[in-house]
Amino acid sequence: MKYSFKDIEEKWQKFWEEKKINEPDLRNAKNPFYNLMMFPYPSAEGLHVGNLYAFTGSDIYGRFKRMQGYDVFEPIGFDAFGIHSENYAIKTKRHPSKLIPQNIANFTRQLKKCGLMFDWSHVVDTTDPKYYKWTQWIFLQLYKAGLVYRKKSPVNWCPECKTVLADEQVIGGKCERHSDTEVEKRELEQWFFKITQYADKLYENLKWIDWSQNTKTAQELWIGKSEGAQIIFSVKGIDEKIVVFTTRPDTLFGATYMVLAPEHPLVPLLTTSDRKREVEDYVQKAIKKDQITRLDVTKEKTGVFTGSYAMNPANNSEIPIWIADYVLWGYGTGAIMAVPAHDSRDYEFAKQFNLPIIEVISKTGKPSEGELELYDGEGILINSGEFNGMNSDIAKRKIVEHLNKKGIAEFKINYRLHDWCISRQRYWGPPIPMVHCDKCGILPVNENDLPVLLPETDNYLPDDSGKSPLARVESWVETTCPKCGSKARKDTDVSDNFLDSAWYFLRYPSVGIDDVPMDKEITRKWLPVDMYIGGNEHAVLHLMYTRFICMALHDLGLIHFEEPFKRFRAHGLIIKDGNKMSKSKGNIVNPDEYIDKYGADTFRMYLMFLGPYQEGGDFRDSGIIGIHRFLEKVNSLSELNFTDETDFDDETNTILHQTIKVVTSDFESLKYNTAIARLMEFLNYIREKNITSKLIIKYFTQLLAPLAPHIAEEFWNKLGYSGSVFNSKLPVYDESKIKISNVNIVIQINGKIKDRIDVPKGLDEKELEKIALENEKVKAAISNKIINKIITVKDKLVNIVVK
RNA sequence: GCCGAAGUGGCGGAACUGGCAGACGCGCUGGACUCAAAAUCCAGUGAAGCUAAAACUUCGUGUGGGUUCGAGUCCCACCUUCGGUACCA
Repeated sequence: MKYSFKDIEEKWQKFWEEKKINEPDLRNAKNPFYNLMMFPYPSAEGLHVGNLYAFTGSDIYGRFKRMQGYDVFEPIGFDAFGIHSENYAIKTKRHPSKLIPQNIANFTRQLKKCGLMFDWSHVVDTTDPKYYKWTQWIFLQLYKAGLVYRKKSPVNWCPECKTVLADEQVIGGKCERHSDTEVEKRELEQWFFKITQYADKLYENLKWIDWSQNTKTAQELWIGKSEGAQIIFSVKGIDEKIVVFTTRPDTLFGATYMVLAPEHPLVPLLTTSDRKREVEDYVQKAIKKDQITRLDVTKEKTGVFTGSYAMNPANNSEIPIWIADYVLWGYGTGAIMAVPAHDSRDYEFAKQFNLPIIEVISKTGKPSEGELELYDGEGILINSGEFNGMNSDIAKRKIVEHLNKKGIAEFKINYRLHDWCISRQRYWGPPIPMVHCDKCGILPVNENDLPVLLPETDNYLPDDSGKSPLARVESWVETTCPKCGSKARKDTDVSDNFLDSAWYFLRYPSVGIDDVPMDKEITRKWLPVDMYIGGNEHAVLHLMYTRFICMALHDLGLIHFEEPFKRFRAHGLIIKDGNKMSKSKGNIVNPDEYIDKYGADTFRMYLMFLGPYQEGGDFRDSGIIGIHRFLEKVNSLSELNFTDETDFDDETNTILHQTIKVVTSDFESLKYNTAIARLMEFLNYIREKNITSKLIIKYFTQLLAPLAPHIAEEFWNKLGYSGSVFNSKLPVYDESKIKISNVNIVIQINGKIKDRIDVPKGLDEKELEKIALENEKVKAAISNKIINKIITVKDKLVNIVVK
C-alpha cells in the first residue's frame, strides 16, 4: 500500500485539533510537565528550518514525556514586538500593525502542518494589549521596588536602528540587528533596570541550575565576577582622591603610575595648565572614537600625561597620573593603578612611554636576572617592604587589611555586568508606562489605567533626534498627571523587546484569564518550567534577562521561584554548505517545500537524523530519501496479517527489550539521531525475521510516535487501538528478557586480533584462557614463543602476551 | 589573545566506565525484476598488498610523543576548523 503521507497527516492533525488531544486540563492535571521552546519572531519570510529544528527537538521530548504518563503542556506564541519586525515593516512599506497579524497567521498555518504538540488554546502574542498590559504592569512593579531608574549616561546608539541598545545587544561593537553597523556612544537620559542588583545571585545560581554547560559558561563570563579591592590614592598638591579597583593588591608596591579613563570626571582638575591642550585634545578624540577602534587590542596604546602625581600608599612614592583609552569608564572605578611588571597592558603602555617598571612578584622570591619580562602569575613578593617573602595569594589579603586600618582600602567585588538599558526610541513596542508632570516630576501610570495603548499612526519611522516616533503623536502624548491632575506628558519611549520575552512563559498557562497576569494556583502547578530548549544565541540576552525578571518578581512575592527553568538545553545549529543559514548567504531552506514533497514526519525525522541534537548538523537534501524509505517500509507493515503471538525466542526478546531500553534513554538525553538508527535496525530485524506479532509492532509504533507522530497514529489505529497513541504509555524494558546466551569474544596476541569466537556468556577467566589456548589460530601463532601473561576480560576478550 | 567544542570512509555521522573502529543512513559497484528506465529487492563497499578465489598480511580515527597487555577514548606538545569573547584592571 502506498504511503500517502498527505492524507495521513491531514487526517491526524484534524483529529488532534477536534479532540483537543493537546490541551491538558491546566487546573486539574495530576502530573504536570511544562515543556517549553523559545517562541519565534514571526518574520514575513515565514517559518525557517532553524525554527523547525528547534521546535521538533523540543516537541519530541514533550511527546516522549507525555508517553511516560505526564500531562504535558507545550505552548507556542509569537514574539511579535520589536525592532526586527518593525524594520521589516518599514522596508516593505507596510504598517507593522497590518503586517504582523498576517505573519502570525502565516506562521500558524505553517506550524500546524509540522506535527507539533501545541496547545493552540494558550497562544501568547506579545503585541496583544491583553498581553502588553501586563508587560507594562511588570515595569511598574519593578519601578515600585526601586529596580527602575532614569539616568543620563553614555549609551549605545545604533545609527541604523536609530535607537539606544542594551550592552547585550551590541555584538563586538556592532548592532545585533545590523552586523555591519557600528554602535556609537551617545549621552542620553534613559530608563534602566537594575539587573546589577542581582549580579551575585545570577552568578551564584549558575552553580546549581541544570542547564547546558556552554550556556552557563557564557553567562558566567558575561556577568564577569571578579574579586579584588578598592584602594584610594591621594593626589599630590590637590585635595582629591582617586579610587582604583584592582584584583592584584599584592602588586601595589609595583604601581609606578596611574591611568584614568578619558571620561573620568577628575581629568580637568588633575590636568596642569601646561598639559591642558594636549589632554583636552586626547580626551576629545578618545570619546569620539568609535567602539571598534577603541577596543582593538592589537593597536598601539595611546595616552597622555596630566601633569599631576599621586602618592602610592604603599611606599609614598610619587607616581604620574596618565589618561589612556585602554582604561574604560564603564568598568570598576574608571581608574587603575598601573603595575607594568605584572600586567600585560600596563607593561605595553610603560614600554611605549618609558615609564618605570618595578618587579614585585617573582617565582623564586629573588629578583629576575637580565631584562625584566612580563609575569602576571602568582609568586613571592619582593621589593615590597614588610611584605617581602610572602606568597602573593596571602599578600592580597594582608596588604588590603593593612591599608584598611588607615581607611584607604577595602575588599570589593566587581561585575562586568551593567544595568539593562530598557528604553527604545522606536514605535513597535509597549509604551513605557510613565508620565512626566512639570509639577510632580516623573510618575508611574496608575495600574488601573493600563494598558497604555500604542497609538495608531502612519508616521512611525524612527529618526535621529534621540526621541521616539511616539513623541510626534501630540494627541497621544498629552495626558493628565496621575497625582495632581494637571496637564502632563506620557513617556514616549517603548520598552526593549527583551522585556516582552522575559516573562511570556509565565503568561502561557494563564492565557484567557484577564484580571491577573498569572493565576496563582495554575502558576504554582505548572511553573517553573520543567524543560526549556532553545538556541544558545540567547545565552546572555533572553536567558539572562528572564532570570533577572523572575528573581525580581520572586522577591516581590509575585511568583514562588527565582529560577524560571528546571532544565535548559541548548540545541545545535543547522548549517548548510558549511555556513549558517542566512538570507545573505542564499542558503535558506523553506520547510514548506520539503513537507509538501515528503511529509512532516519524514522532514522531522530527517532534521533529527542529521546529527546529535545538541550539536546541530549539516543540512543536505540527499539524506532525506533514507528517512522517507524508512517510513515507507514502516507503512508497508500495514499489509501484514498480525498475529497475537506474545512469546518470543530469546533473540527477539533481547532485541526488543534492548531497543526499548536504548531508544528510551536516547530520548531522555536528546540523542535523537541514534534513537532513529536503533529503530531502523529494529525494523530491519522485523522484516528479516518476518515478524508479524501485533505486540511487537505495537511497541515499535509507540517508540516511533514521538519522532513521526502522524504515521504512528495511523498505525495505532490500524492495529485496532482506539484514541491517540499519545494517550498510551511507552513500553518499559524488562532486563530479565535481555538474554544473551552466547557472546562473541575476541582473542588477541599482543593486542592484535587473531580470532573471534562465540562462547557461552559468563564463562570465568580460567575457562576463557583454556579456550583461547586451544584455538588453532592461536596455537599456530605462538608455537615457539613464550607466553608472558594472559589478560582476560569476562565476556569480552583474551589477550595473550608473548615474547 | 583568552575561553569552549570538535577533527573518524566518498559524505552525514556511530562506538557505555580504555577492550571487535566505521552502527544507522546517503552515495557508489554488481546482480535480480524490466523491452528499457524509475521504483523495489539481493549482495558488496576504509586503504594497500597477496590470491584464480578465499584465507591471510600490513596500514588506518588531525600531527608528533607518552602511559598501557591493549588507546578514537587517558596524559603532554602542536596543527586546523567552528562557536563565544574581546584592553573588565
